[in-house]
Amino acid sequence: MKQSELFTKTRKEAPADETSKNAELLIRAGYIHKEMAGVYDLLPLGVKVVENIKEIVRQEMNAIGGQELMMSSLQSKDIWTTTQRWDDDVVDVWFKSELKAGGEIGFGWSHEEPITEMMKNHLSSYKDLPVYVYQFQNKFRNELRAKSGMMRGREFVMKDMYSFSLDAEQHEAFYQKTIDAYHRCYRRLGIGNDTFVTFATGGAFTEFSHEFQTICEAGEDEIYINREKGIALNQEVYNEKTLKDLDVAENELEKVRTAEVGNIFNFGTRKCEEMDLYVNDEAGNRIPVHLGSYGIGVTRIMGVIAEKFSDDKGIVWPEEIAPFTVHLVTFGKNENIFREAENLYHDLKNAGIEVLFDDRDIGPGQKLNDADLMGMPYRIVVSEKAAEKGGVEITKRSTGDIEFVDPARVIAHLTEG
RNA sequence: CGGGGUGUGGUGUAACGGCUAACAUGCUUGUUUUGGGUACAAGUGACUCCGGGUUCGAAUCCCGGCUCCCCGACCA
Repeated sequence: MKQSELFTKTRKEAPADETSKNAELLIRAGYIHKEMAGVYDLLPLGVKVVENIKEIVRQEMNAIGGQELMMSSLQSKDIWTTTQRWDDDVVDVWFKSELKAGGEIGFGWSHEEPITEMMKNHLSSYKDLPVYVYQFQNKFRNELRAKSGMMRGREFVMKDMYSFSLDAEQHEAFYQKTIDAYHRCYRRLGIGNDTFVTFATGGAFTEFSHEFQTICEAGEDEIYINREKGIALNQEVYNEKTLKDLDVAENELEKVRTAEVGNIFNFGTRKCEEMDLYVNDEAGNRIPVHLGSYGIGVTRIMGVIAEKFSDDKGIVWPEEIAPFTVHLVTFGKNENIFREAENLYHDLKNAGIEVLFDDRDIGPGQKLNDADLMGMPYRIVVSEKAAEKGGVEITKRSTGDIEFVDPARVIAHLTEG
């Protein structure tokens, strides 16, 4: 798109009420707007980033058999009462409201109960299993203290998947498959090397859980990792017994600060027993279904990436999630140069390359600074100076490497990687 | 929820209890400039978070509330 048509503006200074790097950068570059503590609007650029993250996750969930749906945000009190999870003493992040017609409702912070209830209408035989469903949805959590910009919010986008399996083996197989799929997601999101599966306690409602933790200074967790052995464990299970079980010594572990970017739970059959989701087996016996729950914090990942991949000039988006692959910049009064830039803009678009064309009538310094701040993977400058050096200038944002390329070869250059 | 801070044009900051709340930036207009937020000029823009109190006089002091940030707690 043309930058002159983008309504958002960049700013030199971050608002005084934001101290986290991720929110500062995302606000300055025009990706998000703060609505209130822990609640952010996604601006056009932000929507593109979130959609890119969602698309990667969507592809990987579909690849392991996930079916996408979308549950409501408003939830019924009755459903949560059956599992004792309506009470604020049990779940302390509820947002609740009252219906004018009478009765209470909740704003969804998770969907295990509603989706299990809904599945009662569709699952009745062992032949119906397994079923894997997922959604991208705004979750509401009444956090006592929102913090760190996009890292811990009160309203945020989450991918949540639920597995309904016939038995423990079937459940376990999918659970492992999901771990692999999650690894693929994080790799494509650009944080694969810094993301570790860690064994963690399951809390009061599950038997056990695994967390996906990404090394990030702004994170809230601390884990112990051994990169060579691929071992990672949460502080809460860091003890002699676990170390012995994993065959790793204390001095082989590195303590790192991390942000939780995913979490998966095994509910066993407990939830379905509580909620009365049973199917008939071959012999006609009613057996409870195994439930698993798998989350990825989509908007949190946006924050983690902005936080991790940035320098003193701005954001450095990984290629697969950048809102645009190319930031096309031109300056000077030379009309031929501008026309050449415009032609390249159309050529890139026609080649299916996402491009942001800075066609604004402002000075070069502002354009270059904006390009650095906004963080597209490639900046292409069309100018007289570049033309003298042999074409257009292509700068890779992540490395700063500069190449001068014949305008006719730009698309080939980009697609060759 | 405990503790600590904060609140002034869109944004970032300044102002002893005392002149018309100042400066920068942004935005508008004109000239200028075109490889790192160019320069000049003229404009624009604020119930100083809300409510009470003290005082001849409050952005400034006091009380209450709210907001946002940080530390801790919490995090299915």
